[in-house]
Amino acid sequence: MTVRDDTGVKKPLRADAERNRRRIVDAARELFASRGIDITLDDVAAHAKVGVGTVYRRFSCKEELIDGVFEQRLEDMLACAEESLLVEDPWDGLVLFLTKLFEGISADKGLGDVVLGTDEGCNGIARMRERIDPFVERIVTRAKDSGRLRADVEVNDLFPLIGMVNAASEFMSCVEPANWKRYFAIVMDGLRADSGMSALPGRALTTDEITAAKAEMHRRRR
Amino acid sequence: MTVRDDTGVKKPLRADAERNRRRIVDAARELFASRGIDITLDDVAAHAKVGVGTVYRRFSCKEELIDGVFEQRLEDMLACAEESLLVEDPWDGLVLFLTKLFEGISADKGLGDVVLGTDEGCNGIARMRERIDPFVERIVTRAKDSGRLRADVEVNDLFPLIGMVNAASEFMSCVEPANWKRYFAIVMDGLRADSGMSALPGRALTTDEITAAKAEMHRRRR
DNA sequence: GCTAAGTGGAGGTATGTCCTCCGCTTATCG
DNA sequence: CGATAAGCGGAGGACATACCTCCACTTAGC
Repeated sequence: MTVRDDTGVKKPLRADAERNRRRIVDAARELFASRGIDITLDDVAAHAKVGVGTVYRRFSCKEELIDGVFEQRLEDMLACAEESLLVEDPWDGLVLFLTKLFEGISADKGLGDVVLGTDEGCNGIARMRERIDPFVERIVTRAKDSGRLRADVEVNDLFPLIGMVNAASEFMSCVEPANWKRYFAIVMDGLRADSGMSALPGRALTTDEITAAKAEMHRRRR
Repeated sequence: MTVRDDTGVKKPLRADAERNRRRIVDAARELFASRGIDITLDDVAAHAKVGVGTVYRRFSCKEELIDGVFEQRLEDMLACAEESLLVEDPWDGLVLFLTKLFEGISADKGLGDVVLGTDEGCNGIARMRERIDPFVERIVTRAKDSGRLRADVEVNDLFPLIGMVNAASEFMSCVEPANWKRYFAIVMDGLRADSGMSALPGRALTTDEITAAKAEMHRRRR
């Protein structure tokens, strides 16, 4: 890790400082996983057993820490999306992708927060999302074209659907953490082409509407 | 409305006080509907255009106000549950009940909070829930027995499922409030007996586990 | 052993919720 | 009408978080 001084030149951290930075990131990773993204840098400091000042010196805001911790996780997700496109059966590809996603979320509450939340301030995450989205689009359209995913579902339906299963997952996490599979199965059964007795009512939101709804959610949560 | 003095005898409120009490309840109803149950009594006071003192004199805690506002709404829900049992087709009865529920929730965020939250401190609501539950149980088992609701679903699956659709509803409420129907439709399609390609994984939580999970949710939310 | 880099954590600022208190107003009744 | 108890408003105290800064002290590294 390096620090940018005022000339813009990078300068290596002193060994002990680098060690502390590691501990902070590790502590943050653990805390994000168990308690989600809404933890304070003070919490992280306590968990890493360093002073708050040390945390703030290294990470000027929580967003930097989030970027640092989750960029890799999203990189994994991207790889998984690519992989899912290679699965012969497009439906199985979709199921694989979503299954991996929920396995990740169920093991790491922070990942759910990142995937479903806004990424204002988190440039790394925003960039990763932009790279992942096209793959998701292809996973969904491929499944639709194959005739196994019902034709009246849109890519943008995926976001609320993920949010729904995430809600169930979160609800049960403290009692039966793997049970999201049950509600995921119900939703997937409802998404099969042969499920729909009649066309879906309403419409998928536009991408802009999803962004707006996310922002509104975020605003309310505080 | 009456007040209980220290001898336990009820005493009528002065006319202006009774008028104010009405305004407070009305204000609370509106605020609960638009912003959910997590509002402060100070908010209610401002919205009712009375001083905070007046609110606290009448309602010693928020729970009393919640009871006052939502007991009637749950009474309606009970009536709807009874009605749903009279529908000839048991599946249609289930759909009717849930549709009415979500229509209510979508018009009144507070109702969602009440239905899905704990009711510690809200005795009126707890009592109503106890009266409603047996009807819900009968609605579900009847639908299962009819062979239209998949056999591997349990009554206790309903709670997380309601939470899921509620999550979608809440997410989109500010953009397209009636769009919960879309995701409700997907879930219902997944619940049809002819939907399941294979048995559902996992298990329904026990009633105690649901209570525990609700409590944990509640604890975290703060 | 000197010095710049790094540290800890007390404590200031800001925000928000809950609730009380008391000087003032007003309904009600004789 | 005038007396009086009931009711009112809302400033502000008590408390809880969250965020972040500052500086006296410690330590790595030459």
